[in-house]
Amino acid sequence: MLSHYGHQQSMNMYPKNHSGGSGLPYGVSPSAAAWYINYHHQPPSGAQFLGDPDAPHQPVYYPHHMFQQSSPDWAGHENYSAPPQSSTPASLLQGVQGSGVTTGSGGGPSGFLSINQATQNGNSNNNNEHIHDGLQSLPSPPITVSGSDMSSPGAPNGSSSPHIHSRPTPVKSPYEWMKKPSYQSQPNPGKTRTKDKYRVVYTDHQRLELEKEFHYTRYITIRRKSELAQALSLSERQVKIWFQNRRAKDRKQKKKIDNGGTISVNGQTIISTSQTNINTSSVSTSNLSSFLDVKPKIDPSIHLQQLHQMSMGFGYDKMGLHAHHALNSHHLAHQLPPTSLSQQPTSQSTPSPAMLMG
DNA sequence: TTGTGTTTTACGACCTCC
DNA sequence: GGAGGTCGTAAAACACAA
Repeated sequence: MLSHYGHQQSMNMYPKNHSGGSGLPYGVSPSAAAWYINYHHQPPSGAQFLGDPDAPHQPVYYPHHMFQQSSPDWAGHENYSAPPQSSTPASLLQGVQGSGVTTGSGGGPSGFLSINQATQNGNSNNNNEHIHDGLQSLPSPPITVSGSDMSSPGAPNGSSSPHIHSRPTPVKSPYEWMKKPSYQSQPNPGKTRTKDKYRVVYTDHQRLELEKEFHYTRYITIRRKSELAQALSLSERQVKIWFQNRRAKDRKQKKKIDNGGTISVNGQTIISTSQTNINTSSVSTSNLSSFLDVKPKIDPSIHLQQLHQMSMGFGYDKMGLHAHHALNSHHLAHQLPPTSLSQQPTSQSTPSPAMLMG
């Protein structure tokens, strides 16, 4: 049987009702833009709005490069002692905090490294050492599923050094999920739907990067999918399905909100359908759900800037996850007037082929 | 510790589009 | 026909109250 995993995607895409006159390119996350403005108090410069050269009609907003560096206060809980060699964010970020890491090798696009570069350079930087922990042990070969005809490359496998980790001391923190050792660090990760393991649990790093990508755009381009898949050692299919599931989650949460649910942050109700000033139909649930999860894995108060810092904690953005966009992108500041920020794509919108062309 | 509810991967069915 | 879309669902992983 044909394995879905890892096979090349065709460039054949189809349009549906994409952003439809919102004025805001679909690929542009309004929330990201809004947060950007919150942080920078001015419209984004062209350098921060990057389009995909192969998708001229789908400017893509890539905020990964737009964040300022600051010391992440979410990292390194005192009560958490990550095991050595752990690839958990906390441990990574402890290193980051300690070393006062700076934005990727100089900050600009030139600072981006390809994965190969990043892994081959043997950079003594703490972060890169962590990168090696997380990524150099892969890509794992497709895992043939016993009793099934499917296979999956799965996530980075930890087979080279099975991490036996002690659970961190429970600390009530919105970032708990970032600190928990993931399944990936367990002896036998990477299998899907086997008798042994039904599914894998993505590493914190993988989830973080996927989440970040999702906050750029709910619909990933083919190219970005490929890049992400490679960078995260997932199959393109896994990335695709992750996005599908993520959108489903989004819709589900939007439904919740529309049904009169409320979203609270730090005990304060910030979104409620009873509030007339919140138009849930215009609030992209992608903006809300990821950061305002009912049961957030990422603290709702976290902004993209902090997400970025997290990833910097992983030393990941240095590795060229978004280098392509940094190097080959259009400026789209002119396409994103500040006034358009209030205009949101509908959560049901689906991308046009041009949008998804990678 | 255990029971229960929720979240996360992953899939199949079915759809539209090219 | 093959791509990715949604929708519904299975089951593992996880969270948490009792």
